[in-house]
Parts: sequence; C-alpha cells; structure tokens
Amino acid sequence: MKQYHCPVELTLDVVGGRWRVLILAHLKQGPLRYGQLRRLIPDVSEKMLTQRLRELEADGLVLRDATHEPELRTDYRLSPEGETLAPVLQGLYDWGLARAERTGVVVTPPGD
Amino acid sequence: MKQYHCPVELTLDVVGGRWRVLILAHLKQGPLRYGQLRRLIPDVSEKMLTQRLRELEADGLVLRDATHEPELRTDYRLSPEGETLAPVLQGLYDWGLARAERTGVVVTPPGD
DNA sequence: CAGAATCCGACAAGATACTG
DNA sequence: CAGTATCTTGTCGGATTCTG
Repeated sequence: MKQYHCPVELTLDVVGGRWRVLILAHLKQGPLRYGQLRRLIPDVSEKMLTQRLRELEADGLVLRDATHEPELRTDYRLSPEGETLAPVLQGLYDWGLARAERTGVVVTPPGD
Repeated sequence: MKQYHCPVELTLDVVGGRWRVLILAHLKQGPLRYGQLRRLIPDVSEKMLTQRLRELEADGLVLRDATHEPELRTDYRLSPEGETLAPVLQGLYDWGLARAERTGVVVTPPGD
C-alpha cells in the first residue's frame, strides 16, 4: 500500500516514467498497432513497449484487441478512462512545443 | 545532443522523474523554503530535494534567493518560465484528484 | 507481425553522517 | 536551517535471442 500525499503523485504513478506518457500521447490521436507505435517512438525497445503497454492495460487506460485472422494484428487505443487524460497530454504536448521554440530546440518527427 | 521526436519528450526532460513535478506543483502555490518543501514532500531525501532543485534552477524554472541575515534562510519560487507550466501542473493535479475519487484511493496531506 | 525470456549495465534514489 | 559528501541499493531500460 502506497501513501499519497498529493494528487499529483497519483497521476505520476500512471503517466510517470519515460515511455508511458509518450505512448498515451500517440494513442490519443487514434488507435495504433504495435509496429506503428514502435515507429512513432523509435527509441523504445520492444521489451519496454510491451511492458509499458501491459501496465497501461492493467491500469485501465489502454484497451487492446488482437486478432489472428487473417493474420496476427493488434490494435491499442485509449479506454474511456484513458480519454480523460487527453487534456493533460495536450498540455504536456503544447508546453513542450512552446519550450522548444523558446529554447531553439528542434523536434524531428519520425517521418521516415 | 539529444534527438526529440515528439514535443512531449521535451516536457518530460524538464518535469520527468519522480520529484521534479512534485516540487514544481508545490512551488506553484507560492514561494517555499527548503524545510517547508521537505515537509510537504515527506518521502524525498535531502539529497534528492537539493539535487532536483539545482536542476530546476539550471533549467530556468525555479529561482532561489538565500539570505544569511539575520539567519540562514532560502526561498524557492517559480521563475516566469516556470509559471508557464502552471496549467500543466494544474492538469496533473486535477486528474490525480479525479482518479483518486474514481478508484477510491485516499490522499493524505502531510498535515501531521 | 507481435510478442516472451533472459541477462546485464547505468543511473535514480535511499541511508547515513557531517558542515557553516 | 539549509545544505554537502559518500556509500549502497533498486529500478529502469538496453541488447539479444527465441516463438506462434
């Protein structure tokens, strides 16, 4: 049992770490397949991506539907609970963008 | 030189990790002294608190003014740049609060 | 394609003791 | 009060190999 002294800690439990927020931010745009996520987040390893997706699933933020027909294929998308994070994710995105402009940092979309 | 593929990564560099967001969220309420921060974030060690405060200072998000007269005393507060994070911090706070209610988790303010 | 399993290193974080 | 210094531990994440 963990003790929370501030609501922010709760949010951090869910979106904390290096990858979770990134995954959620991409899924916010719409459902994505495993391979698509990998391409959108080029620096994540398969292990991390799978691990974080499982955790997000367990936390009820992400839904997963897999089919094996005609071939193996898995879609991930935000659950209703996950959708409630949209404003937060948007805020993180917007601030990052503005900060990039202020500091002259370049953001390179993985458009390859 | 780090490669950013998504603006969110930039935000994470600044508010990422376990303590930074927490520190910023408290400073958002107004200037605080070192000891006050420690009490508000009971689980942080002195080392971590100092280290994170130095980083936030270096990133230009937090300002520090120390006096030695009549006694040693240091105030930390958000810089103008740090203030731009206010909506983000508020978003994280609000979502955590709502999530706590939905999941029945109790948040215990360090008011003891 | 979408993973699981294992091994390993780096760094974040904790504990403790000491200082102006 | 507001730190610094040192040592140790734990967790996160990378690399690689294997599978239905």
